[in-house]
Amino acid sequence: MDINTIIKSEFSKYLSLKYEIDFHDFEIQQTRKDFEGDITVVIFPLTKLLKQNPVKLGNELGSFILNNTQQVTGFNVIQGFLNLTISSFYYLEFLKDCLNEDKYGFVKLNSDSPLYIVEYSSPNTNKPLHLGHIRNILLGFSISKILEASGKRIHKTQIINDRGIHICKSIVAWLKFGNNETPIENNEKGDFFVGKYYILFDKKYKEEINELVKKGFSKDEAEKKAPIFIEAKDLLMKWESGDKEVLGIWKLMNGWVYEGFYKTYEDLGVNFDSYYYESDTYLIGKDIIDHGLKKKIFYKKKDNSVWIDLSNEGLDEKLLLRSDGTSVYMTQDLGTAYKRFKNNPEMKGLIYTVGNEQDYHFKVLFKILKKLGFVWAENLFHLSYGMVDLPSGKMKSREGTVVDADELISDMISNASKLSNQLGKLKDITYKDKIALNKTIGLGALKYHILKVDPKKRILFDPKDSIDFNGNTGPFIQYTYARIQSLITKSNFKKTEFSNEVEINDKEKELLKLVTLFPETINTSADNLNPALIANYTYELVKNFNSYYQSIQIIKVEDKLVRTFRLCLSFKIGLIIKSSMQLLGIDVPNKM
RNA sequence: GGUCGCGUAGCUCAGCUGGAUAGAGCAUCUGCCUUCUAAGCAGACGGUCAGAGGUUCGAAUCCUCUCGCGAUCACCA
Repeated sequence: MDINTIIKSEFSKYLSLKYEIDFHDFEIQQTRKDFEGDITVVIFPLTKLLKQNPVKLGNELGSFILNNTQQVTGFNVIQGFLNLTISSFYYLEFLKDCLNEDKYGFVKLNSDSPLYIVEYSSPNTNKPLHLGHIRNILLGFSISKILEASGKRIHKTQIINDRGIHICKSIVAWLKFGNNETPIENNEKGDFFVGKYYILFDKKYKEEINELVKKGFSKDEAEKKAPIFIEAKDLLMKWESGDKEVLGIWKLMNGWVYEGFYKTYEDLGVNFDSYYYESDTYLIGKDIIDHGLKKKIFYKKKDNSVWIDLSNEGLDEKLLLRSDGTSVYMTQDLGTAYKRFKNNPEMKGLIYTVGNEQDYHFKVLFKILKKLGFVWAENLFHLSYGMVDLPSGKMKSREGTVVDADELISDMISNASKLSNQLGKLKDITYKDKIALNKTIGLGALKYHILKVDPKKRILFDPKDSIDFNGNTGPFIQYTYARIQSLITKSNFKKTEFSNEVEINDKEKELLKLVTLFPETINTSADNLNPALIANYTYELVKNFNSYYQSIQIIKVEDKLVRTFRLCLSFKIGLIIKSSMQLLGIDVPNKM
């Protein structure tokens, strides 16, 4: 049993015997560094209930716990705070028990563990991925790992927006101006290749609009009348009607884009268990609309458009199907959710990693699914995150103001490489290991930089300021890990020689306390869908370890018991660093 | 205009389910490599927690209002 639980239950027992009250809601926190003690119980809430002086009550509870548990070895009361000193033995015992657990803090999964589906990335197939997608992908991948560690089976997926006018635009531009060139013969990455034509379309489109405006049309009219736009619309109609030729080109060009995406995913070190395509799910959405109409959850307006009225739930009326019977965003999302459930009947819930600009959309989607009566609709979550903005404002692919994902990744790697060389770190390493190490560090810096920020906050990214490698960064954590690995390989210590009969200092106790906090950190992080909590915890742990490392000796210390203890502690901290970085999707090197 | 989110040190961010004197990193300055990896450590400097009220033993944290920034309210996705 962990110490907080012990303290709570002892106090509850005491209060019910002495004062005949039923109280369990103790507030327990880490004692602040400026005070003596390890764990603090806040007494104030009790003073009101018992009408007692907080100091007197604190002393009373303090004496009681001191006399009745072996783990508590001292206490002091300041104002309404009862600070308890916990025996070093307790923490040493704790370390001993978890020393051999590789997966310390992770809940073991079995076939009864609830299955959740996590959706992330979900790109359009008309342009390469950019920094905004990177945030999405890193968050989705990381939260999948974190949820898994907290005891859920996870199925990672995405919805690819592979149909619609935006794709038709690239196709039209390629047909008109592409001269049948392909990314293969051009030696270009497929998503860039197609993105090029998307931008080209926009350029030509704007030119045509300008000409029409000169001829006296209003801007609105011109936008609808531009010939190239009409071509794209015609193409969409042909696509919807199943035109074989159009479908062929559509498949070909999407194929190029997917190859580009897969490469980027591979570089980022993320993966998916399945892929859903909007072109496969939007029709299912229409079936659901029919079903909802029959159940009178939705209604039809005179023009045949389908709506749901959520006005008595504080939301508006929402369109679900256009008057011409074609589907909208919501239609497709209903279909996708349903298809996922069909493919995974034991699905307990869904987590959508999507930007906060769609908060409203998901509120509505979740309400609709609940009204349709799906059991799993009780467990729908929107992992909503803030946009990544540039100093100039929002990123816009059509205007070329985006931070391209591939470019950023390769920049990070080459920065890591430059720095490694500067620091003279790569002397005794093979070329192959050098490449791998620079990738680990460069990506570590990038991923940590993004994941350490609370998801709901927006990130301002200035391409001029490169991402740091010092301070609260990925490489700092990786470096500490490498240090620990070096200790371990050099020392030849045996975990079996660990003894809990050893004197420990304040820094060691502090580190042990942090070790005990890892499991609950995983849980809060999972409950709040917030990987930043893992990042913060790890940073705290690593900072403390470095300070410790530089204040004492580990391998060289004379006393054998102390030496083994220090190595075991370092070893354990190394494991936790590795685990928590794994939860963030970040690799750790053995040397750097 | 309605709704939602954000506002903490020069900059980037922790802390937010109420707890003690608000914490880190970067930047600036001072020290520490003939001793286990200096991508490190020790320290200095830096604050009207946007502002005003309220709730209470106690508010950066909860409530109300104001200001600033952003998103959203489309037969776009």
